[in-house]
Amino acid sequence: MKGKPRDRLVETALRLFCRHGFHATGIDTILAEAGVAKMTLYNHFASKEALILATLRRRDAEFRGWFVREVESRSRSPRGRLAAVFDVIADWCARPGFYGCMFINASAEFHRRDDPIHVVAAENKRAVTRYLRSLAEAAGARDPKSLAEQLTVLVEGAIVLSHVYGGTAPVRRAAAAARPILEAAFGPARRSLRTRIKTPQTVRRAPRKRARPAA
Amino acid sequence: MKGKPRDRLVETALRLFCRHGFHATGIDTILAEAGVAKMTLYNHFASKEALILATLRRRDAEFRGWFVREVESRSRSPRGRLAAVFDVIADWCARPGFYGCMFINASAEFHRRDDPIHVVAAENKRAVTRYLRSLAEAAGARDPKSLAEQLTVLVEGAIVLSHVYGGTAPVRRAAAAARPILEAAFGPARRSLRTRIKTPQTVRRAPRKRARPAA
DNA sequence: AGAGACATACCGACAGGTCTGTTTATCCGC
DNA sequence: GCGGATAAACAGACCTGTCGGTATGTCTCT
Repeated sequence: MKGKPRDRLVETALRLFCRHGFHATGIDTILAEAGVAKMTLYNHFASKEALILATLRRRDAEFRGWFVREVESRSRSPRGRLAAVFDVIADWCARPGFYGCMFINASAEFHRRDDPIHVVAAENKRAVTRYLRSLAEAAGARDPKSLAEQLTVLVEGAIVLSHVYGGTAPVRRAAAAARPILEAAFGPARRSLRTRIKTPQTVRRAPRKRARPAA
Repeated sequence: MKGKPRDRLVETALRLFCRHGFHATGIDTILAEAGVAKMTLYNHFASKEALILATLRRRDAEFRGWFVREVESRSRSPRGRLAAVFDVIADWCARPGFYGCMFINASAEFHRRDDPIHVVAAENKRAVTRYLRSLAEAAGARDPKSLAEQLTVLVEGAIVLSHVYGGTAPVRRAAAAARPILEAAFGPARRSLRTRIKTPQTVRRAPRKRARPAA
């Protein structure tokens, strides 16, 4: 086994929680798969909930880092980056092991709004919106806050429906829906990205070598 | 206890599943709360999963019936009804006991796409889209299918974010995002509903006497 | 020597599900 | 209208497996 036990735990838990859900994944399964003793887990984490929180935070950092990198590698202009958001989401949803957004799933399983797990999940969504807002501001949108929140609604809807149905059709619908919104926020697009063309092939572009979050 | 045991079971399960989730709700809890013997449950349902499926189907019928009734009570024109969709969603999300969409939560907890529970949840989403499409067709939209799917993305995103954050702000954002989409599909709105006004008060209108789904 | 990871046995609680036996309600021939 | 048959719902003990979490003791690295 490579790496420190704590890291192995979080990585294994991340994978299993994504694949099977939080309640459905028992501690013993995680321990066996990570090759870690039970007492080692409880030396690092107070409880299963603490482990869940740690994996969510890890996933948050990992996902957002990846997301921002992806978006910013596809366009240099803030305006273009806003449009590219849906391409990145489409690539994500098209992955073979795509089991939906871990944070949405977490807030679905722990859906009391004051549950610490729910709170962490919400923080991820807020952070994504903040990022979109910073893009909108850089792009000179008329109302960056409103634009970012509207795009967030589209993104979340696209993720949920992609998960429920499979495939990336909902993401393309979201991209199509975003177009008039972006145009209203900026005036007509000067040069919009491949979101313009709606054939499926354009969504999954040439393979790119990039680190990708686990699910 | 009133009603047949089977109905009591489904109703109680519906309530508890909505409130605490599927995995987190044990059958003993359901039995105790419904006042039903264990063997009675297993005479009616083969397993807990069968009970979950039954509650989902019940919820599907109940919710869609309510939704259509609400939408159609708010406007007589198909165009107006499409705009009213977000008002109905806002009212729903503003309920005190709102714990998100049961079907989204179900597909989050049982997220293998071939899981029977996931399949039933997906069917609900498809049915809602079909309804929106029928409205779009009746309203003479340019591309009813596309319009319905775009609106569905907005609706799902609004529901998820309302659940994650609490409050109906995301629904208002979704309604705002829908406006240019609807205008593009029909030409400028002739008379749009209260979605036009964005102050919070307008979303929660005067209390109305109507059957409402449990959560 | 001491810290940390190891393995394993163990704990009470509860999961979903089965079995037994009793009570209650419904229906039918009389 | 009534008595008995039949089916359904009842209560509750019981099963195996697993849950999250603890305790004990050994081994392996600095």
